[in-house]
Amino acid sequence: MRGTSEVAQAQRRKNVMDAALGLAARGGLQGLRIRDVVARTGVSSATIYRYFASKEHLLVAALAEQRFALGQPDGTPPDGTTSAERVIILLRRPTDALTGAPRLAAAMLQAMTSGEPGVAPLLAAITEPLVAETAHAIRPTGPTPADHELARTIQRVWFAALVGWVTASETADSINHAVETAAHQLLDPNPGQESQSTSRTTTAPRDP
Amino acid sequence: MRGTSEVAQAQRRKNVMDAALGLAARGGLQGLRIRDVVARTGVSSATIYRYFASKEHLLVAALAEQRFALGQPDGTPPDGTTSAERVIILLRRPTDALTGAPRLAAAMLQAMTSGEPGVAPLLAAITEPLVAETAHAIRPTGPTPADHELARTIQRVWFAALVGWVTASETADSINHAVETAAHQLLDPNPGQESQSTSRTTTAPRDP
DNA sequence: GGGTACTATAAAACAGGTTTTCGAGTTGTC
DNA sequence: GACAACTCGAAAACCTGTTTTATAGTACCC
Repeated sequence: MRGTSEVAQAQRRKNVMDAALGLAARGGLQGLRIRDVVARTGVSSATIYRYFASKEHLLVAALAEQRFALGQPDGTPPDGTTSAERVIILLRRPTDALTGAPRLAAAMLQAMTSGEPGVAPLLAAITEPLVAETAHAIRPTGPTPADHELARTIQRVWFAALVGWVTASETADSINHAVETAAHQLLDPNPGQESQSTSRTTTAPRDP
Repeated sequence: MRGTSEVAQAQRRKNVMDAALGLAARGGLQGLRIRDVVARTGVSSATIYRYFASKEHLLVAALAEQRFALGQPDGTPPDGTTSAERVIILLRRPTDALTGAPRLAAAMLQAMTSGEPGVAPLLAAITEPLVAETAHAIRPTGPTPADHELARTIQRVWFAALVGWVTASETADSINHAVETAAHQLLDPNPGQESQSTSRTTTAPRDP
């Protein structure tokens, strides 16, 4: 590389991403102002835009790089006797991480759905590991393709619940409720009894 | 009302919303420029902002007012022998409506997740009727509370699939795939045989 | 008809993201 | 050391959403 040192460049990059995370954590996507990033890091806006295509891209890149959404995926297989339980336990951690930093979570979701240039390639990096872990939680002995499909469906429910929480200002608890409901619906072999806080009600045959 | 006629006001409002829809259909949320709305309608920006809190609010209001996302909910109960089939058929119509107008669909989803002032109250108006119809498709004889929960889960899957389509530039077919998969996972009583185009694979007991 | 209370318009102003321009540094090569 | 190729920073410019200000217009009430 010519013109500057690679380490200095990496350092600048990291400083910019750190500042972005800090600002977004305080004020959401709105509070993440490029001017402030410039002020905090001494990196000029022209340079920032050489690294990142948009401020959304900057934020998502920062999140992807520190695996924020995953809430430290320590790889420990969650305990729990049923797949539903394990899935619920697994997702509780990232859910708490997100609801614990509401502005950052909102900023992240807005950035992810903004359609801004640069974000699309990073989405898989954030989403896919969690899908894989979910599949593993469903069947610790080695998930089948069908388990992966189930995991993906659960991920979608989780994502939609997060969006609902951010936009429609639902309670953070509604996320867990949505995940628990879906996990039971998808994974419980024989419904009929109350379990967890899920509002599972009387069941009747669905196809008369 | 004082200062202006109610009908003139309603006319202005409608013109603005129509212009917004037209512009968003051509160029997405980016292509919906307030300046252009002003140029097309002769309504000043100050007036537009008296009616709508933000351009996202304007778009969502326009969509909500014409029930766009529902693809004309003619209320006809979908035919199909199983609940899964009926749900799949029901959602195909709005999915086609959205994928048929990709820029507008993208704009709609971005606006819905933007967190801008004004949009939140309108979301339910767009979402809830479709949930109700889905529940009705699950059990035409009168959905139970559990059916409503299933419908809501399916809605979440559908929504997440739409977002994935818009952001990660997946193929439009992936939306139908996601819905079909989820419908079978959630509603098919006895899995094991291939049906539809779903990639349902070999099944093994999940809780050893 | 005249006053009152609105509402709409036009134009300017403001804000923040993004781009451009230009001058200066920094690195690699000879 | 000198040149080439590249990167960075500072400042201005640009674009577009949003707000403000001043002015004009319209409906209701008397």
